Amino acid sequence: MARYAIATEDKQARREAILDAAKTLFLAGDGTLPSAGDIANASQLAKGTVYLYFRTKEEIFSALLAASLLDSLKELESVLSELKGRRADKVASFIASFVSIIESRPELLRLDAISYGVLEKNLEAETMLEVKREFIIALSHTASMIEFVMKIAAGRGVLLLMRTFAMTRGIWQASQPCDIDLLDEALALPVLQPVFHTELTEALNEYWRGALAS
Amino acid sequence: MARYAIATEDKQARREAILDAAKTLFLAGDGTLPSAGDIANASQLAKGTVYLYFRTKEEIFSALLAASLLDSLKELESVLSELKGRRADKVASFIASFVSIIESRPELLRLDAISYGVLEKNLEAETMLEVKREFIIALSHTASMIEFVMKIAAGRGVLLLMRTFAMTRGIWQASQPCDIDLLDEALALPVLQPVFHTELTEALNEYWRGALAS
Amino acid sequence: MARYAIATEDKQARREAILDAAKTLFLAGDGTLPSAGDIANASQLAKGTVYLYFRTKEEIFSALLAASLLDSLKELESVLSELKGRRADKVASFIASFVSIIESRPELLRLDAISYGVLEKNLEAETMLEVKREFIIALSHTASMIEFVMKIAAGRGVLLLMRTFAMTRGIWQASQPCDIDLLDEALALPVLQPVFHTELTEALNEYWRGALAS
Amino acid sequence: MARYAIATEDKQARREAILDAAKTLFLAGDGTLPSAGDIANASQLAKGTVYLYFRTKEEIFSALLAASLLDSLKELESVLSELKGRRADKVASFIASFVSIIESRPELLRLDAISYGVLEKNLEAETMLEVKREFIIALSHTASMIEFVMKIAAGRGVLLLMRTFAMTRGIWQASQPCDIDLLDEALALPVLQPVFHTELTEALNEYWRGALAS
DNA sequence: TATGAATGAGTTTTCATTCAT
DNA sequence: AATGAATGAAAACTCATTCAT
Repeated sequence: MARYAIATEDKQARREAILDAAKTLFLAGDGTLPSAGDIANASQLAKGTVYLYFRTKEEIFSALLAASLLDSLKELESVLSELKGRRADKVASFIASFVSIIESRPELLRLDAISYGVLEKNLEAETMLEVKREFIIALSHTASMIEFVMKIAAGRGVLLLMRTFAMTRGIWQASQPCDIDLLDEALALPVLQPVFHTELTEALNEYWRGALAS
Repeated sequence: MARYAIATEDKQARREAILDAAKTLFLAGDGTLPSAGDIANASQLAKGTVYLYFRTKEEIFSALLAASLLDSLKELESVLSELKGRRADKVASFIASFVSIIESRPELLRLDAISYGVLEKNLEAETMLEVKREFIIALSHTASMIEFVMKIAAGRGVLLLMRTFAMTRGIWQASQPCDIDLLDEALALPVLQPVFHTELTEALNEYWRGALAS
Repeated sequence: MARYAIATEDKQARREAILDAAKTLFLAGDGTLPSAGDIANASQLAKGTVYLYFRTKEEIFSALLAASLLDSLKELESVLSELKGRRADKVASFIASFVSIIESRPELLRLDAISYGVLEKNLEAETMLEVKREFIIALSHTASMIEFVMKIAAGRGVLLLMRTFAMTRGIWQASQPCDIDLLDEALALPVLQPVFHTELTEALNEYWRGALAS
Repeated sequence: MARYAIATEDKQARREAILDAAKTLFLAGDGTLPSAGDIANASQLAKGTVYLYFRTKEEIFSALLAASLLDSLKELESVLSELKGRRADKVASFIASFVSIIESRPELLRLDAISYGVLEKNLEAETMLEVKREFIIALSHTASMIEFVMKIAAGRGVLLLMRTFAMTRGIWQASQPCDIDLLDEALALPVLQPVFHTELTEALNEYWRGALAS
């Protein structure tokens, strides 16, 4: 890694190395963004080098979040393209896959949860815009597929998808365990510490049922 | 306000003064918790005095969040007790009121959005537990009313309420405008910067319709 | 303790209570002076009350140190008055008693060790002088007894006593264990972590032998 | 000094600069450790830079103390190697030199006096151990020379040296003038404010005479 | 390009002491 | 005399970012 990265592909590889290190560190950590120094160490690069590839620390994680989001959408599309059967079955299938996809990317919701208030600060306006733009395009594309596959009116797909993400975000935050296990009997109500997988699946099924009811 | 807060009521008043200052500062700010020093200044108190009433800065905002939440629930109950007509009407009415209540407390969702990752750290375990416990009790109470008023099976109320909050959280975050107004035509798609009020109302209606469909 | 102390003896008792609390706290602690608040709590008094009896926190510990010192001297005199036999025996006996006396007052050397650099600051000039004056008088008295009992030239007693204290101070500090027990084989040399009692006894015996050699 | 200290020697120089500044400030001060900010200013460096060279403020002074101590021992050895004549003369000479050496390093005893209670706290266990280990080795070496030069039984040298230091420490503390010059006639007794040089010389002579008396 | 040395702003909390009651 | 509410100074250390090499 200490050699000069001159070819475009080498540069790309170095970027990836930084992103990987950042992701690993973030997931291993306590929800706080790891320090730039730690990321540099973990990437086997000098601190200054990191700043050759990203303008700010937040940009790293913003990129990570964007990548996760786009990957999820891509995977979702691949799922969508395989759906068969009646609409109700497709929807159930879709939701099940959606939940799996989300769960297979733990960094996604953890980053999303702090994106307001942490990531959004210290982020160049341009960068954020760029990310949003990319996301919109990808989202629209997936939404179109949903409309097509589920036979939904044009324009509804994007709403359904956004609200699906919204519910996901909200339920994820509610599912986070306290650091402490002093949960006494009152807290034993599983309601307040729901199991993410189950809870999200149910909630999304309810939501889609309502959204598709004419 | 008495120069020296000796009577219990004076102490309470001073506590409120701090909370008020904190809320004002937070709402005026950029989503970051205002510094303890600023809160002290705004409350016309010395820095040390603030720490006589709250053990840490986070405790202040935790208290603020809890109060907002509990007040919302109380207001919600008052709404519930007035609902008349067929269930569908009651639901629509309830949702409309819910959205209004939420919007009338701007600090609620802003604090909630950073509660994971900022408030939860630096908060005594006990304090957090106490807050959660109170919240659970209040939530259960409101949930019971919902079950009663909407004629919903026992145990479903709390789920509906939790998911309602989840959707709210998620949509709020999606509705936050970027700091910048560089929104170009691509972002003009209102989808990604939805108007909170409208978007939430629709989403909740869809959700409740699905949830109540047998 | 909450009642008013009007009689002089009551005041004295309250003073003692504070001193006791301070001593207990100091000995239980980590070598730092306990906070004024803790002392007040431990004495069952309000913080303000403590300051009715002592002008500064340091004054409390200064008084404690002075009392310990004076008591030690008094006890030493009582030992001196009992000494019998040849001078060499008297000296050995005296040293043995001295070491015991010192060891029976753990606060003495602990306070003495921080007296330079902690106690001396934040102490009214007058107070410090007063303490020193008292100490000089007591020391001179004891020194006279030493001269008389040991048949030492006038004026030598005070020097011997001062140097005895000096050696004691120095050896005590050398005998303090590190907080850590990571002492590896190199540190196993007991020389550097001598056992206070033994080491002091030996050192003082050597010193006195030399001092008394004509 | 190079703007950027990249060469090892430049780094060493910067370290020295910090130590020098710290020493100067400490000696000019009131016995308290100067603040990290002040040290940085005096070294013409930024606060953060100081922390690139030392992990904590205490580490700076610990290094200073260690250096002083080791230098003293080295100088002492050089003195020892020159001693000539009968043992009694060697001892007297040695003591005289010892006192001079100690006096030529005013920071040594001042730091030593606060080492218990200030330096020992806030100091990494490892660091402290390392310092102690180095000191032990140097001390043992000097002790061997003493044994050789003075023809003392093996193992006695280290004891004599330790006790010499102990006496030095103790007498130094007793020799410290009050901040105030309100010394009235009672305190005029030079006993309690002895002149360090004279007092230490006498005391050490007495001690060594006793220690070497068979 | 890569490095890593240098920078310095930024903030919570403690606690001795005072003084209104 | 007693209380305890109020004060506000004081300081170590981190870490994102820059820039000399």
